[in-house]
Amino acid sequence: MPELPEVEIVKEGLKKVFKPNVFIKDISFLRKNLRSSLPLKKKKKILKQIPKSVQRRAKYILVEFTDFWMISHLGMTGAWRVETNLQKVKTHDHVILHLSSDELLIYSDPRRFGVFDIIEKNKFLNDKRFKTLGPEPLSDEFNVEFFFKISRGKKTTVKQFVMDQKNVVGIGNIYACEALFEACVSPLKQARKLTKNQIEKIIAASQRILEQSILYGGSSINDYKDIDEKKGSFQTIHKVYGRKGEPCVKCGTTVRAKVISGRNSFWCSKCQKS
DNA sequence: CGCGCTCCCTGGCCGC
DNA sequence: TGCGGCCAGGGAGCGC
Repeated sequence: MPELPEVEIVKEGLKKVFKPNVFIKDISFLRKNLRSSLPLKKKKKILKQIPKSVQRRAKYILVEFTDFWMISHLGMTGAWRVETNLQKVKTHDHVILHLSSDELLIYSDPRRFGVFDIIEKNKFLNDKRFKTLGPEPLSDEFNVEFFFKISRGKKTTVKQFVMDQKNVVGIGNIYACEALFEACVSPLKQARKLTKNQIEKIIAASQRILEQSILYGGSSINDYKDIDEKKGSFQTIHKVYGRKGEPCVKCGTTVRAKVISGRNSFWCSKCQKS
C-alpha cells in the first residue's frame, strides 16, 4: 500500500501521538510474527523511555530511543491508529503500544507483509533492511549524475529500476507510473538507454509528485488511512494509475496497462517515449 | 552479480 | 447469496 507520501504522513501522525514526555508503558504482541518474527523479548529495551525523535527512512518509520530504534513498515496493508481502550481491538491488530498518555497505539496489518521490530542503533547500518537502501528521492543525493551513473548497463526497465529501493527509496507502483507519465518516459524503456535529459525529467517529476501527494494526504486506493483514519485524496488526480482504457489526459490516447516485473503498470504509449 | 519470477497473506470485488 | 478466481501502495528469496 503505502509509498513515501503515505509513510511520511503516518510518521507525522506518530510524532503527534508521542507528545513531549509520552512514553511506552508496555507492549502487547497479539501474535508471534508478521513478515518476520516480532521482537517479543526486546520490548523492555524501549519501555519507559521518552522517544528522542520520530523519523522516516525509505518506507520505514523509525522511533528513536536511547540505544534502540523501534522500526515499522506498513507493507501493503499496515496501519497505525490510536484507540482509548482495549474493547476497540480488532481482528488484524498485531501490536499494541500502551502509552503513558493512556492511549493505545495499535499496529494492524491484514496481509501481514509489514514489519515491526526493535533494533540496536549500532547494528542499524548493517541491518540488511537498511544497508542496501538508495538515497531519499527528495534529497540532493538523488540527482542526475547519480542516477545516470547507476543506471548505466542496467537492462531492466526504468519502471523496475525506480521501484528498486537499492536505487532510490520510497517510490512504489503508483508513483512510478505517475512520475514516468509526467516525465514522458515509457515504463518499458531500458534504464541503460535513458538520456540525461530524461533522467532529469524523471527526477523532477518524481519529486514534484511525491511532494504534491504529501500535500493531498497521500493516495488511498483500498486500505491506506493515516493515523487519524483519514484517507488521502491524491488518487483523485492520478493521471495514469488505475486508468486503463480511459483517455490520456494530455492526448486522448487510450491508457494502456501491462504487468511489468509482476506489477500492473499504466501508461500512455503516445506521450511516453520508449 | 543481474535479472525475472514466485511467494508471503487476507479481503474485496467481479462474474457466473 | 454463494463461491471461485483474480487483484491489491511491498519486498525477500530463489534459480538461472
